[in-house]
Amino acid sequence: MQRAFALVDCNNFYVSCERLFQPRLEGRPVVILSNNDGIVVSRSQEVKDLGVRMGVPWFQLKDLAKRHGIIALSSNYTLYADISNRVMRLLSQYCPGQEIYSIDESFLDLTGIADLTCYAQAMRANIKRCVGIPVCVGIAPSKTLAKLANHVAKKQKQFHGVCEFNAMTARELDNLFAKIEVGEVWGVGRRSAERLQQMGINTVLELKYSPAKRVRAEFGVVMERIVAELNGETCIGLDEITPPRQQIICSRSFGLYVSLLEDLEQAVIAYTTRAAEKLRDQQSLAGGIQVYIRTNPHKESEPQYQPTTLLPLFEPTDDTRLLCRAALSGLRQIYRSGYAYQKAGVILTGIIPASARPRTLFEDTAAQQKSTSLMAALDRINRRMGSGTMQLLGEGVRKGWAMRRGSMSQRYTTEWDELAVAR
DNA sequence: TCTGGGGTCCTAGGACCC
DNA sequence: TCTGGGGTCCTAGGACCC
Repeated sequence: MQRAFALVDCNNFYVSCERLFQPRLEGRPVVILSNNDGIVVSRSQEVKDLGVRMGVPWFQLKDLAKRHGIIALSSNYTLYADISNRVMRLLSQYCPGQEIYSIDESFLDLTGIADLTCYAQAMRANIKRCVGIPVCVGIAPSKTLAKLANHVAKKQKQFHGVCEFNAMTARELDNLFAKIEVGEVWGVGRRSAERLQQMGINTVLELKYSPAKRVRAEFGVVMERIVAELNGETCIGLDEITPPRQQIICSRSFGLYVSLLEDLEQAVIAYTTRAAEKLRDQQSLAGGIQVYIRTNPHKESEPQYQPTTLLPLFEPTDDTRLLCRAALSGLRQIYRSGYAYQKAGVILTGIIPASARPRTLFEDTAAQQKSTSLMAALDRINRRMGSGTMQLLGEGVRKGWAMRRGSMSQRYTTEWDELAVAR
C-alpha cells in the first residue's frame, strides 16, 4: 500500500494567534517581532504581499510600516504555545500516528485512509471551527514530498488549502516540480541551493532526476536521501515520541549593551536557572555547561569579542546552584572589561537520564537527596505561583539588562488576570 | 539607536587503543 | 635502511530546520 504522510502547517501562525483575540487585526498588515523587538518572525499575508522577507530587522522596516500602516507586536510565546497545544491535540484525533514537528507543524501518518483530500478538508475545517487557526495540508508518500505538497497548497489557490500528491499522476507532479525552485525543498538551505544551481540544478524536477551517485559524492548522505524522498521513496519515518534533548540552550540578547561583570553574572545566573528547569523537566542531568558572551557582530566599527568556554562538571547534576557556580567561574574566566556585550548564553551538554546517575567514590547520598528535594520544591513553587517566584539572589532584582518587549499582547488563555473580555 | 532563540545531524580530524 | 592497520570516541564547525 502506498504510504501517505500529511504535513499540517498553520498559516502565519503567530499572527493568526494574535488575530484570535484581536479581531481588529483581521485584514490588516501585521508582523510579530522576535525578542527585543529585533526582527520579523511572523508575517500576515498582507505583509508578505508587500515583499517583506522573514527575518528582516524591524528598524529597517519603519518607513514601509508607516506608509502601509503595518502593525507590529512583540512575540507572546505563552499564548502561541497554548494555541499550538490545542491544534495538536485536535489533530491527534485524526490518526494513530502523529509527529509534532514544530510549534506550528505536525506530520500525520494517514496511510490506509480513503479519499485523503476530503479527509484533510474536514480536518482543516474542524481546526478552523474549534481553535480558529487556518491551516494548510500537504499529503504525499514521503515527508519531504509532504512538505513540498504543503508549500503548493499554500501558494496555489486552486487547491483550497489541501494538496495531495498521492492523487496526482507522475506527469502532473513533474510539471509542478519544474516550476518550483530547488531551494524550496526541505533540507536544501541557502548554501546547498547555491551549489546546486552552479551545477545546473535549478528546479525540484532537476534535483529529483539527478544521479544518486553524483549527489552523494558532492553533498553526502543527507542530500542523497532527499533525492530518494523526492522520488517517492519513504526514507524518513515518523518520530512519534520526542526524545530527550541532547543539549539545552538558554541565551538572550540584552535590552541594552552591558559592560559590567556583575550585570553579566546576573544574566548568566538567570539563563542557567532557566536551563536547569528545562533539564529537570525532562528528568536529565548535565555533565557540562558552556558559557558564552558576545559583542554585537553587526557593529563592525566596535571592538569585537565573542569568547566561549566549556566547564566539565565534577559529576552530572541538575542542581541549579551547582550549575550556576560552574557557569559563573566560566564567565569570570572569559570576561574582559571594556567591551559592550550584546548577548550571553549557556548551553548544558553531556546530558544523561537522571535514572543513569553514575555512582562515584565520593558520593554523598544525604546531600544528593537534599538537593533533589530542594530542586523539586523550587520547581513546584514556581510552577504553581508563577515562574521566578523563587530564584537565586544572584539573579538580581533590577535586571537592567533584561530584554525589551514594547508591544506584547495579553496571555489570554493561560493567566486569570489576562483573560479576554467580552463586552 | 535598533539585527532572535533553540535545536538536530553530519563530517573531518585528533587522540588513543590494540 | 626500513616506520601498519584498523577501530573507537570526542570535539569543533558547518549546514540545516522552525
